[in-house]
Amino acid sequence: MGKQPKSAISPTRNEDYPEWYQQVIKASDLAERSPVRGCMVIKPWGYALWENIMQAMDAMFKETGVKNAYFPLFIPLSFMQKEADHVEGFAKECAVVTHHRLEKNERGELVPAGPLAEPLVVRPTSETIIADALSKWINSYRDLPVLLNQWGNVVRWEMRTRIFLRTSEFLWQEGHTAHASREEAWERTVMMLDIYARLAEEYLAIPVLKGRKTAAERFPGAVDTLCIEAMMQDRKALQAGTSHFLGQNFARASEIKFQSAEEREEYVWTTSWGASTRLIGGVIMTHGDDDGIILPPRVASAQVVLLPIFKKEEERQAVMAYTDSLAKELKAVRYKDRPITVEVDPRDIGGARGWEWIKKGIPLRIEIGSREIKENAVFLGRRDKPHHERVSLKREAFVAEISGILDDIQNNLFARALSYRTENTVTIEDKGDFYDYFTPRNLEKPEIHGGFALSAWCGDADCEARIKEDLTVTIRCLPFDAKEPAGRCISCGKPGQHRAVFAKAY
RNA sequence: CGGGGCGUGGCGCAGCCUGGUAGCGCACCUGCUUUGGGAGCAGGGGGCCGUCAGUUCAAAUCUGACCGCCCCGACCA
Repeated sequence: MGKQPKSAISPTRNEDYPEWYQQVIKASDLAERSPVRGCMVIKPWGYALWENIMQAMDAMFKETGVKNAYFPLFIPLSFMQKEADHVEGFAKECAVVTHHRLEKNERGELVPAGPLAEPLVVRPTSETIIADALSKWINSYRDLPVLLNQWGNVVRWEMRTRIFLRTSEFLWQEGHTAHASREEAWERTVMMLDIYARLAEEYLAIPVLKGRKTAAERFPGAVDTLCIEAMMQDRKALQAGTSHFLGQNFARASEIKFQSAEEREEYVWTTSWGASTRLIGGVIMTHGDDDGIILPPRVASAQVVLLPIFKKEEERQAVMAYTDSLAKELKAVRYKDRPITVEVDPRDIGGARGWEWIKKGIPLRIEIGSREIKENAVFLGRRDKPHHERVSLKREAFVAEISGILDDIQNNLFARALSYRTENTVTIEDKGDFYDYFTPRNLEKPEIHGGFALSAWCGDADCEARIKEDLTVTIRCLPFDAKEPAGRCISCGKPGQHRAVFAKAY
């Protein structure tokens, strides 16, 4: 009593945001660090969230005609070398398998024996191996388009890792399509970006900006990279999904040719698009508060937890019966496109139980004791409201309204995130203001500062690079819906070509 | 790879300066009492103190090397 801190997570977001991120994940039971460098173990609570995200995305992909397939984890080194920019971009972060057998040495230690004839790269992405397959599958314009998606894991040996945001291995989906025309491929690139934006906004309650990457930020081997960018609560940007227009680059590299209706031999036009478990990091940093994470109802690992309370053994049976029947009743209700998921937690561990679920971010907590039985009611706590703000509802009313309550939370989370982004997005025309905006007052231990700056850019890569070097600020995207005219370049003062979103990024 | 911090039971830490073989809080287990809320009392289990080597009668404590982790930066979903 009284010795507990005011918030469940310490430090708070304002005290130390990176440390808060570590702590809030630990408390959430989503995942933990593994003994393998840079890799994470996704625990059941985290994996259920990922499954819901996958399910939502998968359904949207399939609606557009995409079919799932699976390609090998290993890519022959020679495949990686086919597209020059692609190798260049990924070479440094490739994990490579060079041996295939372990043997005991004289000291009894296991050592790799049997070197491979050709090293295998653990896929950092699958463009090259899929391109190789497409080159065999596609002969005629009648074979097009090919619309593929793969759910899997990839490995990128990053220098610095952060759980969910940048792990050496991560789970994702990568879509790969091939088309007969530039227009159709471009249309697909935009279509998939729209799906990511819908996923982020409608399911994850994360508002995103859609736009194009600059050449410096483009996917290696792409002609054009489109992205969605979200603002985290430390006002840094998180790239939450990308869709690439690959032109004919990979088609030329892997000889993906077809005969057109006009009887000409042509290269196909390809696209690729991906979103990863990084989205979970986005959910954590968009919605989490100083009491833990907050899961958006549409993708929450579970939506309601029932917490039976009984003082005496005599009450136990009645309370559990009421709880179980309510659980059954709730599971029969649908929220959006799936049945409501219910957890029952009968552990008799006092108030700690409620806090555990708050930290895990479950949208609704229902306490059930003899009082509820007597009044045929439920005692409801919402994760988007302060933990002490709980209300009693009639049982029938709750069951009838639960879908609406979940939707209300979903909408609240989105609205809250959107207003945070709006409050921290500014149009800046003056270079000095721009540098001030992105410079923390406390250089030793930077406070949360900056945000999204809408500023003009002349289009010169040098200006972009200078800003990155001076401030670690990058152009997150050239937004599709830029309202202001371009103005003068924030770096060199020459006439601007684009209105760009500048921010510090993950 | 550069800068900073740190490696002691599951988590957070003290002990290290002034060597003598391990302690606290939380968590965990048992019992009793409590109970609309992150309980109280009593008892209990769990650590050869990152690794290796050295100094010493004796090392968590001193010396050296190495390994790992976290934060900041470069690389990046």
